[in-house]
Amino acid sequence: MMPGPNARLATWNVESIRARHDQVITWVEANEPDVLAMQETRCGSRLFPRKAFIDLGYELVIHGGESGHGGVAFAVRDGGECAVDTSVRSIDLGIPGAVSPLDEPRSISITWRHLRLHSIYAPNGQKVGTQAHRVKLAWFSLLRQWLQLEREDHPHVIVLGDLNIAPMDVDVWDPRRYRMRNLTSPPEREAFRALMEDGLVDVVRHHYGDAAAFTWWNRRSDFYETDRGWRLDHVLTDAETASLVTIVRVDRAERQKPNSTDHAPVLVELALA
DNA sequence: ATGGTAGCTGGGCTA
Repeated sequence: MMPGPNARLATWNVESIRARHDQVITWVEANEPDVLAMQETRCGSRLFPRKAFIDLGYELVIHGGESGHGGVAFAVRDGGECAVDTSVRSIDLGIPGAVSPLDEPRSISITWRHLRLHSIYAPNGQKVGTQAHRVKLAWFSLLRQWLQLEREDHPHVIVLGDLNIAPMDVDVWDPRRYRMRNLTSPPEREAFRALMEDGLVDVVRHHYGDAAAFTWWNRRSDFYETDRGWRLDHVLTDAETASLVTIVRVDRAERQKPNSTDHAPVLVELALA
């Protein structure tokens, strides 16, 4: 339980923590992340299955409603008696001041060690041209402002989550077919690029180079079996933190398990002093 | 451009 110089952080859209409890706990036991950001937990703290996380030494921060969709959480490993303070501080559930329809439970922000961490679940957007798609773009505008404001107080930041945007052509199995569609449309990619312009680094893309790193495969039909995927789950950091990243792994083997969530977890390791 | 499935709910929405 001693956090060494290396920190392991992961993000995973679990698509209902109640339905995926055993898969997630098994993965956590095997990979021992210091921090796991979860999305699409689909329940609030009342129904969240906490026990196995607590028994493994994790503290939970939960933000979810009773609507049965959305929802995010953090599981943070207890640092025990070590000298480094690994407590969770300054918790923000959602984006402060957000009003309907931008106030759904889609983010948690915490301070951990010297880092400001965000677990983010962006609106899906459904289809270009719909109200849901316009809400998605408005939500990204709000997220950008929130992250800008946060960085004034916390220069070291890691955004972990399902942003529901495949930012580049290499991030979609058939880029020409999907260029003008939900998850890949120009205004969505512009919203993603705006976060980069604010100084965030796409560390998964950086480490995979030009190779595909899909994190989501539609569960309908044989999209996984035929590797027709999208890269929707992201880890974005400030430049200095990006320089500390030693390992990036999309654990796509999780996706092929029976009754799996439709997303693969993404794991990063940082060399922290 | 479409269809295909899954979870939460108790019909239809979200994804």
